[in-house]
Amino acid sequence: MLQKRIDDQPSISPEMVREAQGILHQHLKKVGLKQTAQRDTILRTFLDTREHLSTDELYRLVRKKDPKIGYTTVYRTLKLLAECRLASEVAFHDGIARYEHQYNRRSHHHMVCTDCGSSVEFFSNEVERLEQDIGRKYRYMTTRHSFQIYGVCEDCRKKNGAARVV
Amino acid sequence: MLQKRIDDQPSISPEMVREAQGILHQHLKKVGLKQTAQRDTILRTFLDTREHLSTDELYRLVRKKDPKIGYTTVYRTLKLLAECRLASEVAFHDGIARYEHQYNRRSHHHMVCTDCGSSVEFFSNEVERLEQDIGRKYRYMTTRHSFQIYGVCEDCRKKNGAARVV
DNA sequence: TCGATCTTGAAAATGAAATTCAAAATCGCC
DNA sequence: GGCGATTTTGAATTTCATTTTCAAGATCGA
Repeated sequence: MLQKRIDDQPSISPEMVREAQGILHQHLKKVGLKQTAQRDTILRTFLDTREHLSTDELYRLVRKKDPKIGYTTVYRTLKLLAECRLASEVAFHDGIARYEHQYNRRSHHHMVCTDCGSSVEFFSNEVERLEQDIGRKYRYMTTRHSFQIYGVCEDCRKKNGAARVV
Repeated sequence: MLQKRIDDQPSISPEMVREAQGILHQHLKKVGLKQTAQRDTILRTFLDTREHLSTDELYRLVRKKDPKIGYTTVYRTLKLLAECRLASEVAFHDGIARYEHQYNRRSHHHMVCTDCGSSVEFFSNEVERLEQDIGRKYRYMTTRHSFQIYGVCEDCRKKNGAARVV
């Protein structure tokens, strides 16, 4: 299930969007912040993707819905969403922070093509178990982990052929 | 085996340093670059650690041995070392690139305390096997992976007690 | 030794992330 | 509904690690 182009289909149902909005609103109230139209627009735009979005990419999408929303607001809202666990950062190690929505999704990991940047998601219970085991062993209270595999995907191998010498 | 303070003891033997230097020199020749005193000093300084060093941290250590060596040279040499696999980047996701020397060490992973930044190394064959399995399944030619666990270490939990609300 | 090529390192450039601040919006309260 | 304290917004600026530039110096094969 490659991540290449799936922008078109909305990823989650209207009820889920409403529920996510509820989670955000509850979080805002809890930490004494205010509900705004911008924050809702950004959340909805974010939920409506299945990509691993950088702040800039999300900003471009948000701008289509409301051109008056600025980059800074997207940046800050993304942090808010991460705070209430609606978004989580994914590390692709390309120097850019990326987020994906974590709403009703099984924990998963990524394999990233170092040539074209496309990625595959995969699942592994072993990794979850390992977090528990290692944490217990060294007496850490673990909160999360990060696991990525890097390589070159089949398409890129075909395209490049012998052009990989440099 | 905490990483907190082990700066003093040199981590590898003189023969190993020589061998590592051989690897670097061979790599330099292979890619048509030149052997320099700076590069050797930086390699030796780097090998003489067991920490996960940022470029800046290594620069400070190198400066003690030869104050004329500049940051840029350390930065570039670290990339060279990574090229010939004497160094490898470790991702602690704190916005700083860190390297550790990979000379004669088993592949390992890190568990990082998000409070104090200390880390524990651990080993897992499962993770290695997983890279193979997932790569085969999705037809990626895998080159490497990155696995970190985040949490709070015992010391920090004790220190902070109830001060973890904010 | 010569000279083509590479290296060095201070300085500048880059670029993502974070902060600033004045104008605008929110929301508890009456 | 409207007041007002507090928060938000977003353009602009700042920050900071990283990367590039470039002229002077070093390396190494012939």
